Amino acid sequence: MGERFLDAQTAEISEKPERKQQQRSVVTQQKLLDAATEAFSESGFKGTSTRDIADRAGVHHPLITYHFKNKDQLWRAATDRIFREFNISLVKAMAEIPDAEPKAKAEAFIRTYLHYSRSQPALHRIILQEANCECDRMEWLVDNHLRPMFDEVHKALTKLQEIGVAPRGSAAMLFNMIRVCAGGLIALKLELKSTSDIDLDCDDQITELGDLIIRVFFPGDQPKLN
Amino acid sequence: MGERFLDAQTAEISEKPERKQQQRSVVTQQKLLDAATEAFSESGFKGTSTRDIADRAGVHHPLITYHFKNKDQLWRAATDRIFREFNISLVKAMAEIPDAEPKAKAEAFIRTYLHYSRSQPALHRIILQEANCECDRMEWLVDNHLRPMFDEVHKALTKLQEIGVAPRGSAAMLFNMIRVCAGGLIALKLELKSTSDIDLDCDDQITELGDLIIRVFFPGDQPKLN
DNA sequence: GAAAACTTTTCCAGATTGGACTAGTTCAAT
DNA sequence: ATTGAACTAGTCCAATCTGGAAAAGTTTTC
Repeated sequence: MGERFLDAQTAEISEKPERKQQQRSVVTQQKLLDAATEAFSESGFKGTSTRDIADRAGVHHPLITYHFKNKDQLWRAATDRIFREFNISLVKAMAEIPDAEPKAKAEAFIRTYLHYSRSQPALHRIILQEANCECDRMEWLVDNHLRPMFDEVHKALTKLQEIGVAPRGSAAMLFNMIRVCAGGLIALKLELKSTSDIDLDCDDQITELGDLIIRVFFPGDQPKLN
Repeated sequence: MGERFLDAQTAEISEKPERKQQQRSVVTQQKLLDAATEAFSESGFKGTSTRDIADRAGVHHPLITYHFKNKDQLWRAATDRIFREFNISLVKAMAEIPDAEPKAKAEAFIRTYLHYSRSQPALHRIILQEANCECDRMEWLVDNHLRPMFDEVHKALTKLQEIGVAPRGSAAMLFNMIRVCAGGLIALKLELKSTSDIDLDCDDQITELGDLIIRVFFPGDQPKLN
């Protein structure tokens, strides 16, 4: 029996990797992860049934049990993938900016966050869905992804405050303000289309939002008054 | 049979208001509205069952059918109450500020939004829950509450930009950024407690957040550099 | 060709879903 | 105080969803 479930956290080494995983199973898992990500971020964990997910993925529902053991593990695997993927984009983007330019690094962070969120709004939505109650999933999310990211960015932001680029005040609050201005607005994109004539599916407007966030939150060290 | 359901939108006059509503039914309705608000904002419309709501309210679940016809109407009634209540707070707060002080008006808006959101986080959470799909409820919310508010605030914000208090750029984006910095952060308060040591249930921190939002978004016209 | 990896199909028993219905209780108006 | 409407309690329903099991089929690896 297929006892090799995707373990989101630790890549445990099986004692006997007798046969390699087949390509079609990778495809099935990807389809399920995509569908799960979409469904969970739309309707939350409780509001999503495993049949919903299987239907979206165009796959028979017992395959969830086969590949992911249960709904909870599927949620973890889907969420983990999103955050890992984002982290990879982020690391790559940051690597291109020299450490000597902290403001450019902040800008890169914001633009990466915006672009990734646009292609994958679940990045912010999943957090919002789980932030409503103190459950195991929230705890897992905080420990595995949110706190590590926060710690990293918090340091960088404090530095920006010291050199007068970022406004004074609680760096923690500032970071979270920036975060919701990017991810939170994208999570609301359907509403913004109706109320505010803002289309965050459109490249220009994403760029404009990025510009605005940077100008508002990092007013220091700008080339004159524009 | 009790055919007088709460009509959220238009207070239609019944032909024969023969008997007045009994006090106990008002209590039941309030309990149900409170419970519904909480449940819907936590788990979304789909993720909330009428039994959940009735249990939270400490009431038998068929009373939902009796008082509100169905789950959908209950959602509308609960949401409508929140937005109306907020609007009342807002109008009251704004009335105290003279029109000649637009920046003070903006500050009052932000602080009112923050304080109301703290006592009733559903104000923002309900929007987030419904912003994930184009459904009737979102449309209703936009038409009845969100667009009217947006139009109002948009005008005021444009004015603030003209006098150099608010930053240049899309007023629509700016407004929504401010909105998520207030409501969106409060919606994330459980997460912020874990990741960032921010406790938005605490008066001081709400005030601090308000100060920060005002300082970041309305940097103009300040007393010197402090 | 054999066995493992994977998929399909079909079940299950228990719980939950929104909602309908009746019978009973409480209350306001007369 | 009695009458009938307003309200509540308690039961029931058909439909669906739940995690999970099992058996039989197909594809891939060895």
